[in-house]
Amino acid sequence: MSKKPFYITTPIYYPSGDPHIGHCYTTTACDSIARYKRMQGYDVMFLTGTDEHGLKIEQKAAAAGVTPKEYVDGIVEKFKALWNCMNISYDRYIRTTDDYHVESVQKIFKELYDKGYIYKGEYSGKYCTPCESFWTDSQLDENGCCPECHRPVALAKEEAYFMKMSPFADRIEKLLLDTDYLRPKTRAVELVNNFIKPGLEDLCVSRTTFKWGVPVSFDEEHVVYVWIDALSNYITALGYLNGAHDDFDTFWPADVHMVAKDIMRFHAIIWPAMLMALDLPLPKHLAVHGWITFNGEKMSKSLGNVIDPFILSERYGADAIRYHILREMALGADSSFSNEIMINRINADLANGLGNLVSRTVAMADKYFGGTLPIEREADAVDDDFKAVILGLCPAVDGYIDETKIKQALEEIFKAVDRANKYIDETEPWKLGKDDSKKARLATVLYNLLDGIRIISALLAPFMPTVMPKVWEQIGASEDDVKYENLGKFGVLPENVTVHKGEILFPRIDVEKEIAELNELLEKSMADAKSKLSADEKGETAEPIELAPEITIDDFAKVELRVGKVTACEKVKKSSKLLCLQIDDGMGGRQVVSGIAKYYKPEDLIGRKVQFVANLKPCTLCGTESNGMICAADTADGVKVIFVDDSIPVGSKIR
RNA sequence: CGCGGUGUGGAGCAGCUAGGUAGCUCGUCGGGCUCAUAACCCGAAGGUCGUUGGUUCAAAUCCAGCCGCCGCAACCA
Repeated sequence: MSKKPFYITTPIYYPSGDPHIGHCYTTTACDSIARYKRMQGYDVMFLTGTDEHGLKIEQKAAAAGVTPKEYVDGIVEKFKALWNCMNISYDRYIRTTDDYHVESVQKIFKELYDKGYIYKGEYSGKYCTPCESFWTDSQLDENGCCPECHRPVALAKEEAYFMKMSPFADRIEKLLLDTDYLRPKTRAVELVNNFIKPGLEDLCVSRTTFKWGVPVSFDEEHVVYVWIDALSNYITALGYLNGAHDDFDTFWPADVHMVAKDIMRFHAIIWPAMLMALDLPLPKHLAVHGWITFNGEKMSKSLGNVIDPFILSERYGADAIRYHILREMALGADSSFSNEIMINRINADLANGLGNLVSRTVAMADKYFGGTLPIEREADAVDDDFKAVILGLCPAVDGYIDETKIKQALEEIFKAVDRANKYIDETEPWKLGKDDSKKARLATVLYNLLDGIRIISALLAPFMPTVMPKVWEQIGASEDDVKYENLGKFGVLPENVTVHKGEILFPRIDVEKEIAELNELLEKSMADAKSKLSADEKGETAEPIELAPEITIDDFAKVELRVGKVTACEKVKKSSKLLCLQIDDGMGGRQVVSGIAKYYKPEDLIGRKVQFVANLKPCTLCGTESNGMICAADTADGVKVIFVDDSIPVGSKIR
């Protein structure tokens, strides 16, 4: 009988910078599930990789003075080193620059075109000329300028290919609402309300503004834009429309795609639409998790460098880091990575709980029996409950893993660890050890503990693959003893099992001392990051600032700037960024809307004089009419309104 | 009136779908034990379950309103 297949994927990460602890999150979870499924006897394919195309990579490479490929090659090595360090057992690593992937993507694009799902159209949007890139409104910075260079953008059009989305809207809605594709399902309604109900917009799937990507085979001016290139990695890696692999029929559809919440939308809507267009089966589950927060703050690049996973695993071991991440992570919710939480968790669960349990059990077997248990037994009623808890473990964990509930699985296992520690107190083996007539009872107690540890540690091995084999060594378990088929039964260890006292599995960490040291490291790398950043900034400011095209005095005269006084101001309802100002302009007053709610409270502005553009075409924002525009400056600290000296009368013209 | 989530002892959470003594982990305090990594076991203190009102014999749980926080969408003249 051939093994059942199981296919699990991480997203392919974008190598525009070094990997950080955030990347470990998804990958470690997938690794644990992959290992668990392998243990259960599945034929597992665990895929990870990198999404290496796009404008940003092109620019980063140019800035570093290397080719895009050279640039990503370097970072991919770091990703692989991290996975090595975290003991990640991926079966395949896909790079979107791999030849076979490029080949497949071109074929997929062509197929969708031939089927009529892709058509040529025109893309219009805000375009930044120096950066040669389009930005969506939401990508623009707080001043409506280019998020990269902060220069103004202009409305522009370019030829582009689009993919029709509307034919799939109904099926996607059903997929999200009526199946358990999306986990957790709480976000399904949000997706449907925000994107599907208002009507799915066609998707722009090609670009002509950059070159670093997969060329459209039948139109070399165009490069395949992210969606079809990146998302299709899940099938090209199996050999879909290419000859590099031959696993598509075995492993597709995927059992689990695991992603962080920021890319949920693409995997919940665009990816299913692509598969529907290709007439392929849909993946079974999309598991969405939250972000790692650090001391309460959202993960960011600079913070990511602070919690360098290489340093952490060096200090505490990869397994401890894996455990902390997995134990804190709940589907859909953010999880905290403060040093204190992590150290306390390692101490409480791993050092005091599991580590100490193994240590005391093995030490007693050693002390009372010289390491090898005698075969005489004497059971007692108190054993039954302990055994029942241990025997219930495997089915419970199986269930949680099938639901991608890793946190709950670990909680369940550690309940058993607690139960085992309590069992020691109930049976008081140290007293039995002093009474020669109780040797059989003592051996029974220790055997039960060792066999319980056997099951616990075997179930933990997928999550902590480095340390658990050391446990097996200590409790005298053979490879066969910890096989999956032996985890549902008690009494598998040999009756005369021999233990081997070994090193401490998880050393207890001195919290205060450790946090002090970590903070020191943190400050140091913060300082490094800062000096690096300011060096970058210096480099940038050394470049001449590119000015807008020259204009004449007549051009300037077209803009009528005047002084006004803010008489009233309130937040625009339905908007987080807009303030609505009433301005005394000396001409009867006017209403102006301004996107400065983030930086000013209404009372900061009332009574103050500002300059405004008086002859700007009126428009309506979030349902509120705006007649003009307040002048403000962009600074590193955000937007600063240009206030006017109070002695200047209202209505004065500025030139 | 854009959509959704959330508010439970000091901290982090479960319980809410199918109302009926409010639970878990960490922390605090007291006790026990000594095999063990100053670990383990037991016990205690500590909660108007955001707020107001409603349904009910009975509401953390159902309904309505309000307040706070978070996310998504929209918006940035």
